[in-house]
Amino acid sequence: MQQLVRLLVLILMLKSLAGPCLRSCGIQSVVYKSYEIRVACYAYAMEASEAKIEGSVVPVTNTIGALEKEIADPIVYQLVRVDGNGRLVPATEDEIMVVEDLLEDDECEPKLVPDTRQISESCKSEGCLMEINSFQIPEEKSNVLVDPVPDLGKMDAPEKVPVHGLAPFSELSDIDQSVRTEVCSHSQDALNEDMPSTSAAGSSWKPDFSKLEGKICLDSLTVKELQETFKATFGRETSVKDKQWLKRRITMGLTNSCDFSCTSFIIRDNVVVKKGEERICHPVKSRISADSEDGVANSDSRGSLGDHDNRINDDADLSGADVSSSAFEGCNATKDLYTEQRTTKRARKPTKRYIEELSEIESRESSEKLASPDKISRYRFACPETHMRPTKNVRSNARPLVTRQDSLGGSGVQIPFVSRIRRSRPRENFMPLLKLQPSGMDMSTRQVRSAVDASGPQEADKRNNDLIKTSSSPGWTQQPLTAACEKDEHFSGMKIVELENDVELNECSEDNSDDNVVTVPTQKGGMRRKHHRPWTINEVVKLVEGVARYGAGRWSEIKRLAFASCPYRTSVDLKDKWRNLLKASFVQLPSEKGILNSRKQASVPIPAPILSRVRELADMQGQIPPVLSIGKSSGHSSSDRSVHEARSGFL
DNA sequence: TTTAGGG
DNA sequence: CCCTAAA
Repeated sequence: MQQLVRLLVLILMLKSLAGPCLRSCGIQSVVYKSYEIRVACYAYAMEASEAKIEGSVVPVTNTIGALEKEIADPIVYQLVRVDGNGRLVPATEDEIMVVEDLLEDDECEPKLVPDTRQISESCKSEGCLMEINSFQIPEEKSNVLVDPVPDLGKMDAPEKVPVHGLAPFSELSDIDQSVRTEVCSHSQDALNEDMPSTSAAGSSWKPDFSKLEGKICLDSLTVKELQETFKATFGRETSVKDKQWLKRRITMGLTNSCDFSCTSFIIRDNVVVKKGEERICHPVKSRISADSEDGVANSDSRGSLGDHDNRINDDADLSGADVSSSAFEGCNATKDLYTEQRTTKRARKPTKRYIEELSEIESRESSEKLASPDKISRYRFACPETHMRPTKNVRSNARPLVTRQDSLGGSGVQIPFVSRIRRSRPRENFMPLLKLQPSGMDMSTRQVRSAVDASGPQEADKRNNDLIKTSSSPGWTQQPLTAACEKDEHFSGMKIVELENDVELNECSEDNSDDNVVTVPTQKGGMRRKHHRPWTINEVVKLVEGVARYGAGRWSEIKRLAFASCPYRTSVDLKDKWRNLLKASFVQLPSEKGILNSRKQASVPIPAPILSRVRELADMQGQIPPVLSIGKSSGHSSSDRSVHEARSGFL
């Protein structure tokens, strides 16, 4: 039986930024290894008072009440896991890694399944009550049409269902391109909804949720009514006749729009219930004002972002309409992205690689003043607690923003910045950190530390050891680790094998001390040996004998026959070592004992006899370098070589 | 894939 | 030890 691991991507955001932010968030489920991982989006706002943060950190604070305040602050992505008790627990690094990978491969991964069902559950975390949208999905892929439909009969939606004239939209895949659920419609009648520029229906559609009142009992609706409801909800016409599907999609649209704490409704037992006052979701005008008043020159982050948002969303989606926005947009955006991921022709959710690369580019563009933008961009998200990043228009004193806007296919997509490096294990409890805003210095320090940890050999080795020796880590978190280490020759009991054999084989007996040898992932994804593994006398002897037996140049043969038990020595390594030995032999032969003499060398010198043998072999095989052979080939005796090259004569 | 050589 | 051209 598969262990169920639910992962939530926490998105902390302003309601004014909600739209583009959540747009980039998908709802997915995937089977990874033996775990089913479900990724959902969750959004909530932060306390305005705590939102004034300098630097790149934004606290994750409590939610619901803060929505009423005008917050102009960035967004933070947070990955948490919902444990069995419904509590939010920080996602471990491995979880984050997995999710990142999932998000990265969302388009080609066949197992990636868009979420189809959803339930709601409230989670308490650090005394912070949050409404979590928990998505559950069956194993089958894309069984949207047959998935059980939530009990819609009890659905109590405040919306009414207007029917909008809209050019026929054939593809159901586009349905929720723009989910428009105006829960707080009373105060937002004039709200303009995002419309993807790619919409065949044109960009002038605007949902009219002002007429949405009372309850909706989808069960009692006919197919046609459902289609109309669908259209009203999503702004698209649909030709789908499947009632279940329609109900489900509509419900999802409503749910996704409502079930965030930024709205006044939550979904409980498949029923939309009012959670707070409608005034919570009042329109936010900050963006407009910021945009119009401050314009491009606005250096305020809020203005910058608003500018950005408007540029993408409004320009693309709205035809000259006003630009009021609300948290709903953000909630809806979840749906948007979800759909986008399923559609092929539409704006696609950028892959992680794309995000990273663009992020770096933008980082350079926007923060040239920073000493090392590249580095910063890579380290910025090293800390799993908060992930923030300035957007393009940030000025020197601007507050950094967390996401950046990208126009993919014309529809604004807020792309979260993602760390390129793998983080070390995150804090067990990050909530306090998020609440108590750490200083920028603290943050950067921790980020750097994390970055170091990510590449540090000790850290990795420690983890490897843990992997081998103990099974104390929580079960599934080891899975990715193991997978990551699969290619390493030293894992998976390699040491044990060697310990058993090295005595009788008298080979590679120094393997016990190779603790610092570890493979580290390369940028290209390959594995690279991080630390130098000293050549032992044993290995050198084997090498020399191998050369004597098979001839220099037959490195593969030597490797296969003489170094079979030393998997870490590749043929290239043998070749390199031989090259060094060759060099050393000719250097040291003139004064063999000089080397052995008290020279303060860091490593043990290669015994002179070995070097002599090396030189002999080289001579036999015509490997004597011409530059050396001139002075030495005739007479094997003495010829002075510069001592500074004698380094190669050491192990 | 292996080899040779430069970095 | 890494990378890569060349075989």
